[in-house]
Amino acid sequence: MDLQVQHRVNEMRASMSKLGVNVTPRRAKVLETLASTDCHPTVNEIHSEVRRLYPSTSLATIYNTIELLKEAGQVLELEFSGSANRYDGLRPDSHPHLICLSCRSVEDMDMCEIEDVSLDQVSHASGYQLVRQRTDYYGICPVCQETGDNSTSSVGHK
Amino acid sequence: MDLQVQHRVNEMRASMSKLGVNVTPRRAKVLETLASTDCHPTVNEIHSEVRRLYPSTSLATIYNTIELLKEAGQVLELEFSGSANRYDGLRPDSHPHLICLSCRSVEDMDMCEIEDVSLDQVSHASGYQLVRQRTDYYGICPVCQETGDNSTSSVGHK
DNA sequence: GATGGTATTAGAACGGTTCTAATTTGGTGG
DNA sequence: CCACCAAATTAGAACCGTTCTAATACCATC
Repeated sequence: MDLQVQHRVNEMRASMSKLGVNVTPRRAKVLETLASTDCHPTVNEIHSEVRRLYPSTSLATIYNTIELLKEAGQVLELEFSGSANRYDGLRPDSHPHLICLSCRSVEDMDMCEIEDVSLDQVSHASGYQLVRQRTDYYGICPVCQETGDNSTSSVGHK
Repeated sequence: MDLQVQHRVNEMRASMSKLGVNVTPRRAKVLETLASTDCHPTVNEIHSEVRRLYPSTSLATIYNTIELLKEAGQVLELEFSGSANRYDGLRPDSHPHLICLSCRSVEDMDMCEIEDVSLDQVSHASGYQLVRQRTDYYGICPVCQETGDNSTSSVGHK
């Protein structure tokens, strides 16, 4: 396993242990899967991956593990009403994403030249006690632009 | 009906007519409901409202009308995976929202002192052809702070 | 009054998520 | 080494919002 992945898995393990939950082999495999990709996998994708090692694993175990990870603040949940939620275990903090309306890919948006509005600013201006934010940009990714595959039949999205 | 509401309804009507769909009484009532509130109603809430006037109205009609409004670009759909989607018919353009984790209210965030990152900027920096963005701030609203009702049992949200 | 196209209805189907009850696993004390 | 208990896991049912489908109602036009 890649060193960086290893390191991130250890962070997640530690955080879960601190909560008093023990990290069973199946759960460990969930962590590893999340730490091994920046593709923001769905529960089904994680399930498939875990099944390669433990074929009897049920979906409930994945949901359960993710719930624990959320409680530990170690995974970012990206909810979608029209399709399965996606999970970011590499960067559990709020950060913006780019979403392709054609191929449905979800990518981190890391552009140093773009400064995000800070939670504190908005908290102060609105009176809300804010804990999290979510920003998504919807459009056609460079790959789909090339292939002319901007079949945005559903510009309305979903 | 309030003049502003009337005006907004007329805009929506015009936009639908331009698409070639006719605005039946039930559909008109959906438009009016959307134009009459800034509370971002759910399909069920719109359904209840329309039923007060046309008791036999089915859910499908609401979904159908909203689909047409989306095609006409006259409503903003706020998707939630854990609960029903909400709709903003007053301001169909992308704009940020404040979401209370306690009472689940959804409010427009209009703070002139806060400047949103522009789609063009991000398009240019990312290579995506962007058409829309979504920004939500999650926290506890002022009312729930007062009542101490910050029952964020689900800090993980959902 | 008949015809045809659109609108509408009720309910089935669907898909992702959550719940439930039964079973398995693994560690601890006897 | 075994009995016991708590936690983990499983399979499948239940749930809920949304979408689909087939039948019916409506309405303009002829």
